[in-house]
Amino acid sequence: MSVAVINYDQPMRWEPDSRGRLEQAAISLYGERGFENTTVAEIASRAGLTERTFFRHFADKREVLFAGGLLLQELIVSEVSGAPDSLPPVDAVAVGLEAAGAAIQERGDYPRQRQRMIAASAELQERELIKLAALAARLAEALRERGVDDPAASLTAEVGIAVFRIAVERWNEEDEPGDLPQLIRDSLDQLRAVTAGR
Amino acid sequence: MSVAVINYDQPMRWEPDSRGRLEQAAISLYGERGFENTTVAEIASRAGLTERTFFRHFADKREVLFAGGLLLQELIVSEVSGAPDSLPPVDAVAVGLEAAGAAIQERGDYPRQRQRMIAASAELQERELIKLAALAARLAEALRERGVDDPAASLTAEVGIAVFRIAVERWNEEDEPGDLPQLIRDSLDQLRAVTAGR
DNA sequence: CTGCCTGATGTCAGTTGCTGTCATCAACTA
DNA sequence: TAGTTGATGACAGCAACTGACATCAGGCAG
Repeated sequence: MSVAVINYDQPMRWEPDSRGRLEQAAISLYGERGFENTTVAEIASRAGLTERTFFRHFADKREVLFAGGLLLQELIVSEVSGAPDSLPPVDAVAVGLEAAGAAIQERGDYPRQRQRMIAASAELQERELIKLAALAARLAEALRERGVDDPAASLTAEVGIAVFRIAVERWNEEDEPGDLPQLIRDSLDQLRAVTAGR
Repeated sequence: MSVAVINYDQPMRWEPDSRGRLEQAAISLYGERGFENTTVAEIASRAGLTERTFFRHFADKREVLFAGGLLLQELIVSEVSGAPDSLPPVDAVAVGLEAAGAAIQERGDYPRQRQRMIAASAELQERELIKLAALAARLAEALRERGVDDPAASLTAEVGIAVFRIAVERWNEEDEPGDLPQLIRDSLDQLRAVTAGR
């Protein structure tokens, strides 16, 4: 087994953390001129790399903004799996989503900037939606592992995501960022009120 | 006011219904080789037209499969708007979605083929999702016009779409196509059971 | 110490989706 | 009969992506 050694004195072949530099470059350019008005060549150039290298790190131009989503997904799923068995499915999902909300809030300004970028581009919205759909699928799986049967599991997951979406949307529209987990709880209550058969 | 006259004898400059021919060509090619493996040039060629003309009729390669969606959207919205005022929001939405389900069912095999194509391509799924999101937005608007306040309106619309998605998905997975409106009703009942906070 | 190997990057050529611009010309209109 | 219009073609060009091969610092085996 070998140990990674970082050499601080001798010149390396390349500057380190090219992926991180690409991410930074992309986000700042998207912020400056908008997503559609920046080319991958420009991103690569600002990062001191080539276009080809960009595509080695990110599947496509949009993916830069969604690379971090996996961690959030894992957080949510682990929270759902770890929730007490006594908790009904919707509430288990709520636990996961609130944890995600809290995590998002801790990241400062970036999530809201990012959300505004997405709102400004149909292409990015499409990507966001399919990521959320994937999350819903993972959520449904987690519910099935809790013993929830399948029509109910998918439905609960999908509806949970809908609640989450609306809460995040409202959170983004606020002038001053409010309490996201609280917004999620509120939305879920609203949902209950709305579906409660008359 | 002028009357459209169709000349059956004299040669026209172009074969009629180029848009329809493009649509047919695209759908059959997508079915034969899959969406990703067919180029717009091939579609245009099969339709006896040029690539440029394809893009005059359809905003992009995917849009061919979603062109008809507008009518369905209008159907749903008009059903919701026309539902008795006494009906609670969720049920008004249900009326619209069931009508859509019935309309889809009447179209024979095509909707299920189309759905299978979409399921086979991430790109198409993205488009599908954003179309459904647009539908949810229109639905929410229709609810607001019924006097439903906004957090509830968006939530109801979004959740209605989630129910619809799941029902259609299950319908597509069946060997023999079952009763879609019924599936929608069932899914909604499931939802009620699931959200009924104990 | 030497020489091979590996992995991250560069280079380059090519495909495809999509757009702008201008030309064409049958059918309609005045 | 002359002018206009609208659907199409022709063509050039950009940007997103992909495949194939070259490069070479750093690590590793001997």
